[in-house]
Amino acid sequence: MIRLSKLTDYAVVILSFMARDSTKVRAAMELASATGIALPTVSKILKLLLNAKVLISTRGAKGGYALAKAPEKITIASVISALEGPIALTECSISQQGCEQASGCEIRGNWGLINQTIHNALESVTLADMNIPVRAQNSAWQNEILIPVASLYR
Amino acid sequence: MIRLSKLTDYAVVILSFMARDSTKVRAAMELASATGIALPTVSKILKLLLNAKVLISTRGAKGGYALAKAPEKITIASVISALEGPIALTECSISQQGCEQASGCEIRGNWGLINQTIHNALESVTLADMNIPVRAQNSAWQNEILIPVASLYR
DNA sequence: TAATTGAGGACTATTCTAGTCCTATTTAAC
DNA sequence: GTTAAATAGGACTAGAATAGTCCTCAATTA
Repeated sequence: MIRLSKLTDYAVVILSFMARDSTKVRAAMELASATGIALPTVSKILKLLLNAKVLISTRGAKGGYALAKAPEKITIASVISALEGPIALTECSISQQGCEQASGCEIRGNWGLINQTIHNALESVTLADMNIPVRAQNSAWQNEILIPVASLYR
Repeated sequence: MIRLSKLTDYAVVILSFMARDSTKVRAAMELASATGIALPTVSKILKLLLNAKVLISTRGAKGGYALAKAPEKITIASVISALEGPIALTECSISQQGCEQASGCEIRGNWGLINQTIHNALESVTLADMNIPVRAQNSAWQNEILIPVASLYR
């Protein structure tokens, strides 16, 4: 399974909650009780999102966190990279240092295609999308997806 | 970063090597020295791929492993799920047990959209694609990608 | 029957992740 | 001005997951 860390999952939950009233400033404490996630953990996540400029913060009494942009402009890709760094499936796709395998390394570049596809997918979904209830959309939307990566070669 | 385990990465390297002469039967030992991956590790990976029916095996002297299908028919998705189980980003997307968060769980279904998109991306790339040298394709192919997940809602 | 090779599983060490906690800094309200 | 309410930033710990190794059994061929 391709894994996303729990923290990232929590982050999306927290942000989705914030997106419901997207201009409101909320204290870490408030977010913790609203989402059921422990305060220190929420705090840690908020700091990461702050560094990535997904959130803005106000210190002091009555301070708290708020979304830095409209929910429609916050992509899932940006949330993931805030918590986990660059989006890529393999080590080699990130670090430029050549890998040590004796052969098979021509493959590396091709991972890039896959990474890019996944990145595009995550870039196309925003926080605003996450709050919309799921409808009977599954059969329809699958057919609309069009990813001609492989077909480029043929 | 969305992570794929090292074993999965190795698996793709091994399979790509095998795909170059796709009907040949190769011993684990041979694959280990060809790829530079330690024999016990190669062995472990081959067993997983065998269970997932990506490979077929022959026991005994002159035995070894071979691809169960043509490289064009072995998708990256099938390789990943052979080594890591079902492809999904979050725990909840796999296990049906309701999550314990106090709120925010309407989100779950929406992860499904993202998971499906990624799955489709991985399904569209095969072993055969991985062996083709990377060309000056980046500018062109990015524009061809079309993932209207978000647009479905608008 | 001996040599070669896979099958299956147990086991260990290390790395990574999740989660907690402490102290300093900033701001608002009284 | 002082106190209380918040964030900022980092250090730290326990637990889980991963990578990797090893051992014994089964099957096939020469």
